[in-house]
Amino acid sequence: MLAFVNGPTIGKVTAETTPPTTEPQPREPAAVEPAAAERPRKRQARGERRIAQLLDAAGHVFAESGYAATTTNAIAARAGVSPGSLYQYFPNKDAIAAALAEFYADSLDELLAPFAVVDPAAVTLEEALRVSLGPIVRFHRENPACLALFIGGNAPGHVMDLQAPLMARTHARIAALLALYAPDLPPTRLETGAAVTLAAYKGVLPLLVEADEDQVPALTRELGNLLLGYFGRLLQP
Amino acid sequence: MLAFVNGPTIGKVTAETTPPTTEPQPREPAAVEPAAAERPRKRQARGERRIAQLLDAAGHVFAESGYAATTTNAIAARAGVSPGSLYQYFPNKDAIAAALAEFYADSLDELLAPFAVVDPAAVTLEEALRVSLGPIVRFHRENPACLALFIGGNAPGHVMDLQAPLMARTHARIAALLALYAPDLPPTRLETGAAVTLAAYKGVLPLLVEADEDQVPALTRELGNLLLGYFGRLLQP
DNA sequence: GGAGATTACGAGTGATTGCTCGCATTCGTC
DNA sequence: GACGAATGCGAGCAATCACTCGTAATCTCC
Repeated sequence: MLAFVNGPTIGKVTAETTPPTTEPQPREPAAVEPAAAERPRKRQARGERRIAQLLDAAGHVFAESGYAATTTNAIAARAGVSPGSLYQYFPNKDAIAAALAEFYADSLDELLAPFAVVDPAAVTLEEALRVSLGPIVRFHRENPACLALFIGGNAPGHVMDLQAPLMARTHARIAALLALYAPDLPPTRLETGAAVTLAAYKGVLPLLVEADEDQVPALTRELGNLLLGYFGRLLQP
Repeated sequence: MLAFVNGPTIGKVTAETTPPTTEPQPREPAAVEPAAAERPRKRQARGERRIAQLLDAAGHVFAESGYAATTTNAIAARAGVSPGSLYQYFPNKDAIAAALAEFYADSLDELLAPFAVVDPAAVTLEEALRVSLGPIVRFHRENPACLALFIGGNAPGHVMDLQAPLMARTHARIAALLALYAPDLPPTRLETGAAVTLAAYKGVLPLLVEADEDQVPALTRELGNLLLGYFGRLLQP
């Protein structure tokens, strides 16, 4: 189900999601192995599998109930594991959501990357959208917890730490794309336009995630139409 | 602040928001009293004022923290009232949200009503939107808890009971409007189009609620552009 | 096969929170 | 002013839930 259960991402899942308590020291070294504090904690294959099970279960439960209503015991039960085992791999509930969110943010960055290298002379906006929207939609349908954590506003601190920059990057990407295809647009309007585009896009995604499979192509096309229609209006009057 | 603190709506606030648990069988006839159950419970002016205070406070706290993270004690404290007093007027936390939601749903129904009587021969879609969007935006900015309860997905049962029909009515209104201005649109596409329109609209509203006051006119105009651009695309190809 | 680490368990703990209860105060009405 | 009803209080109850701890099974590597 969850595509990421096997992958290099998993390795650093528990690396340093710990501190809800602030750490006065250099607050960066997620995977850096800073000085001497963190023992590498050799993980057995069984442990890696458990982490994957737990994250997969968490994805399902978060998607069904949202972050706040999800209990750690429910995640453990769904993964077929005792609560104590869950806390062997994650320091707290936040860390579970943060591990998922990190994977989601990385995946979305990758899925949105194509927009950065579009050549307006060779490719129309319509073509670029038609190509890129499909995979994005598929990703969200395969990982519904992504919307549950990122869109459903009141996420915990560590998730917001990932979501806010992701949104900022996406906004910047849209703004850059707009600037490329509409060089004459005043900067103020470009910013506003990017914000509205992003908001509308985020609004329609839940529709696509909840829809029946056979409606997805039509809905994806309509999402493209929505964005293209707005872009058209941004250029003309 | 909250416009509804004085109004006829308040009267039935506590009328029957009680049962979260479904009662299929006459499980315990102790409290049955079927016909003559409801004593009118004469309310003093002081009580009405307290209800208004409590709902106003609840609106603020819900908007700030969302439903789940809001504690009844926080609402009571913000209203300058003890927890016990709160529970004199509302049977439980759900009922507070439901009372707010009922007012919100009624208000939105009223604000969306103009779309039902539009004459496509006399008024363009653009004009209709320009006129109606302003008040809707203003309402949401004055009542941010409306979005917090209705958009932020995981609301309690009684709120959903009001939200789902409201969304259905809004969807139907959009579909009717589309059918009016685009009589040739196939029914399937019309439904999809209405759903996408509603989703995009819901997506952009939070942007308008959080924006600075001076950006509101421009953003409102862009929301109109978004919808009009999509409508244009629905008609042409 | 044995030492040491990792994995697994699940009842229990402490904090939070929705909500209650007994009692005091104020209001409306005569 | 007196009586009942409505209002008001806030300590405390009961349930939930994130998280811990002591202990036992299982793995890795020699």
